[in-house]
Amino acid sequence: MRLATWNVNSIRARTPRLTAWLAVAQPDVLLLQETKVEDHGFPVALFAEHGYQVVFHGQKSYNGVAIASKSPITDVTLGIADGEFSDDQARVIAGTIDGVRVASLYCPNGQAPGTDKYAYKLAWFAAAQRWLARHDRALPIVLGGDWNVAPGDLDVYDPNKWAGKIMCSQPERDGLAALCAWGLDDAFRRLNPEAREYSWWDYRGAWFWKNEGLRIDHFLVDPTIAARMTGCMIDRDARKGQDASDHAPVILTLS
DNA sequence: ATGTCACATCTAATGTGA
Repeated sequence: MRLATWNVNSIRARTPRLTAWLAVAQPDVLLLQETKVEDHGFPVALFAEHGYQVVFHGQKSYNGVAIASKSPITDVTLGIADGEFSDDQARVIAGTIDGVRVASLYCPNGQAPGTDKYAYKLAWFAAAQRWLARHDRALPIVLGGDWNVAPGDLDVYDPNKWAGKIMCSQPERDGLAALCAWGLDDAFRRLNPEAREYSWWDYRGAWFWKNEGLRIDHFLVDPTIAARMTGCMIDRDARKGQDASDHAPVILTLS
């Protein structure tokens, strides 16, 4: 089973690139973030033409997540709401595929420490922890998505410049670590302990040309899935050229 | 270099989010 996660930064703007990539990469499962389209406008045919069924959870202008799969998707759920967190933004969709619980997540960006958006990001992480705690461990689980957090300094092109900044601040890293404390591992880092690779490069300032990026897109896997991992790579080529997303896909291969 | 994209809106240049 090969799974990919990709923040496409608008599925409508990315249609030509996404179509070309799908034809070549052919993952069994594709998790999408920032689709930026309401459900009635989601391009179902694009996926059907490549042999995928697709489930999606979108809203106008911002956010939006989806899961495309060659195998059937069952037990689809939307969001991470509970009594403490209303979750009115379309950031999470989950489904079961071939006996594996799979979720596509788009964590809030958080703008900057000290802002309302930053507080929302930390509250979202707390809600995500409670949501995960409700998951039945008997069902293997993979969480893939744009977490908007670089877990460690190896995931940042200039750690000193970014110390304490958004996506690198300690409370955000603690939020991601607390989620993983349930029993999840960062697939890429587990398989590539020394690799300095990034998954996102800001459009501004030719970051990609200079390879100034952050690794913020992650697959988090439980022990059952971790035991099946044979590879995890970042498809940097998908970030090259015209009309690319600012994120590259991450691909996880399971035996 | 607050340098680029994508979306939305009183369809044209501006605000917003990233």
